Order: sequence, then structure tokens, then C-alpha cells
Amino acid sequence: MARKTGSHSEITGPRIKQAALELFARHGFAAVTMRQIAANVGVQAGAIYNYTSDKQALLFDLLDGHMVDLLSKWSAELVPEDPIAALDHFVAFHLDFHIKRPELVFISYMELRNLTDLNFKAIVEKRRIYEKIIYNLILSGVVAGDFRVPDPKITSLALIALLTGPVDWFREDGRLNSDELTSKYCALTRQALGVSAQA
Amino acid sequence: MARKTGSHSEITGPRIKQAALELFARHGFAAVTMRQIAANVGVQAGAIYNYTSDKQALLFDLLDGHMVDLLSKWSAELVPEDPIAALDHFVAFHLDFHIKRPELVFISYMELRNLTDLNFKAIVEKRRIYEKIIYNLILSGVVAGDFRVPDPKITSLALIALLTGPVDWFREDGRLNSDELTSKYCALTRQALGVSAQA
DNA sequence: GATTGATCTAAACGGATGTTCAGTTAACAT
DNA sequence: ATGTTAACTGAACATCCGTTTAGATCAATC
Repeated sequence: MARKTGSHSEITGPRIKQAALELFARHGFAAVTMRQIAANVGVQAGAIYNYTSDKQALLFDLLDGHMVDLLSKWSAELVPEDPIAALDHFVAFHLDFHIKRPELVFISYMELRNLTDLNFKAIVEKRRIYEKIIYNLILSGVVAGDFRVPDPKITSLALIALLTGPVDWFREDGRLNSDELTSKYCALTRQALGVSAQA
Repeated sequence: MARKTGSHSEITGPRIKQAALELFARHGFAAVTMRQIAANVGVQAGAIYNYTSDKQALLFDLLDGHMVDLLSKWSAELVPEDPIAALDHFVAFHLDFHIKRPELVFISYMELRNLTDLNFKAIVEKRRIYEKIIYNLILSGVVAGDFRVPDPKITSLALIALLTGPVDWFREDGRLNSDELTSKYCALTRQALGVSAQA
């Protein structure tokens, strides 16, 4: 047996990526076998190598694609100049982007160590760029006198931890919908950054 | 060859645990082999089975011991009745406990999925107890009128994410020492929970 | 100084791993 | 109808996995 009916190359490729994503997220990169991924797609293990050079590339492409997606989507945003409005905008953007991709967020945090040195550096560099974005955002609010924070650098790291937390527990069909989540976290971050209440 | 000079049972046991902890944290449970752990201790793989029933037990004992340690240490704390002072106390306790055990915190988050069903439930139950502690702490502050939070349940989850974040980046020899970290996070959490500034 | 038991080694076990590859099939071009 | 090729199978590969086990070594005991 070989190819069934119809050409499958344009459907099998994405399906392998999707299966790898789900399995890596659920069981971890090291615990997932190529045979499991293949079985999930309905194909033999060898067929995967028509679409990826090896298991490592499968992981890297997922993580790198995630970061490229994040940075390019933020670049396309029209960010208000007012620091407080910009903060709200960022909170909404970050929450929305991350909540929609819980598996990618999860493996991007978990599986960094399973990247080879070169691949690792490539991802960390893109992450550093994103951290710089939020650092500058906080800094401009401090300079403008809108935010009251003791240490912008620490605050920027704390803010990322705070805003990424919901990925662990938020469910679209849970007690809150995403709009309610966003408005609650906008209020929470405003408060955390010392925005005066009447603003 | 077998035993060198002197009895080693009381030294080899802890060393296996320590090696397993370090390797699990660095490479992940599934990626670490019994032979690697053994080599780290300076022993053959088979010798490990004098101290643990299998690889799974090695992981579970680490995670369970961590939670038992956390809960018993908090029980031993003398917590002020005043909600704001209690919050400060909790922040200091949580930060101190967690930044002293970065590897255990890391694998407690990462390797939950590698536990068997029964072991998993045992850990999650202990974690739930800890989450309840901070939830009640926030609730009492809200009832007393000291905290101003829109949703105590969400705030308690956000607070844990916020306070556990430093584990990822805090270094004892970094820009901040642990006292500075604690005071900055006390201020940050007070602000986040809406404690009025003059308090 | 022989016996015992704790501690460990070295080798082996069946099975699983990532990856390769010769061969097969189905779709398409001519 | 024939040839070509993309897409896949099925089997093989060397190696590694967690775990077991028989036997070696040493400290302690009598």
C-alpha cells in the first residue's frame, strides 16, 4: 500500500505539525515518539521525514513560528501614544494572543531546553525583543508620570508572568469569557503599575 | 568490584535524589536516563534500585516531599491577623520558600504530567490546599475592607503566578538581594490588591 | 576467622527509539 | 498506453531504554 486517493502533501504536512504540537504539549517533547505522531496523522513513521528533516526541526519550527507570529502581529497593531491606553492595548493583545494558543505557549516555555544550542539562541533572541517592547512601554509611562513603579525592569518581567498566568487556567467556556478576562486584567495591571484610580 | 571502603547507604540515597532533581530540572524527566543519574552519583544504574522502586517513584518522592515541606513550613508560621500584615507575611514566605528551591518549583510545574494517575492526584490535592490558603487570605482582606479586588478567586490565581515568576529569573548574586526582592514584591502586591497607599 | 548481610558491579533482558531506504502505489504528463 | 514522480509503506538498522539478576566485595558480628 502507498498513497490512497488524491494528493495529500498539502494536507499531511500541516497535520503532522498539529499532531506534534498536541502531543508535545500533552506529554513533552522527549516523551513523544515519531511513531505516535505518525499514528495520530494516520501514516507510518517514515512518512514524516518527507516533511521535516528530523524531530528537532519539528520542535524548532513550532517554537520559531510562534515567536514570528507574535512579533509580526504586534508590529501590525496600532498602539495608542498615551501610555495608559497603550498599556490597556498591550494587555488585551497579549491575553488574546496567548489564550488562543495555550499549547504553543506551554511548549515555548517547557521545551526550550530540548532545543540545540543554535536553535535555542534563535528563540531566546526573539523573546528578548518582545520583553523589550513591554519594558519600553512601561518606561514611557513612568517618564510621562502615568505609572508609579519602583523598578521598571522587574515590573516588566512581573507583568509578563502576570499576563501569561491565565493561559494555565482560562477556558473559553469557563466562568469568564475573554472580554471579561481582559477587562479584569486591564484593571489589575493598571492597579499594579500604580495608575491613579480616576484615570 | 563492589562496595569501596565504608558504608555508603546513608550517603548514596540522598545523592541519588539530588542528582535526579538536578537532571530532571535541566533536561526533563523523560529525557533523563537511570544511567545518567547513576553516573552523576558515581555508581552503576542497578544500584539505584536499592533506594527507589522505580523511576516514577524517584519523581513522585521529589514532588511530594516538596509539597509536604511547603505546607508544613507554612503551618509553622505565625501569621498576623491583620490582612495587610498577613499579606506581607505571605508574600515574604512564598518568595523565600520558592526562590530557595528553583529546581523543585520548576519540576513541580513541568513534570506533573509524567506522574501516574494516583500520584498525580496526590500532588494536585496538596496544591489545592495551598491555593485555598491564599484565597482565604485575600477573602479576609476583602471582607475587612482592606483589599479592593474585583474577583478574589482570579486574584488568588494571579497572585500565585505573580509571586512564582521570580523563580525564573532571580539570582542570589544578581542585581537584587532577596530582601530587596521581597520588599519590592510586597509593594507590588499591595498595589495589585488595591491596598490604599497610606496604609 | 568464618558467617552474614548490606552494597554494589557487570551483564543481560525484551522492547522501544530515531532514522534510513528499497520498494509500491496512485496521480499526472505525454 | 506509457513513463515519471510524489507520497507512502514496511522492514530494517544500530542504539538505547528501564529493570532484573547473579555474583563480587567489604563491614560488622560472633
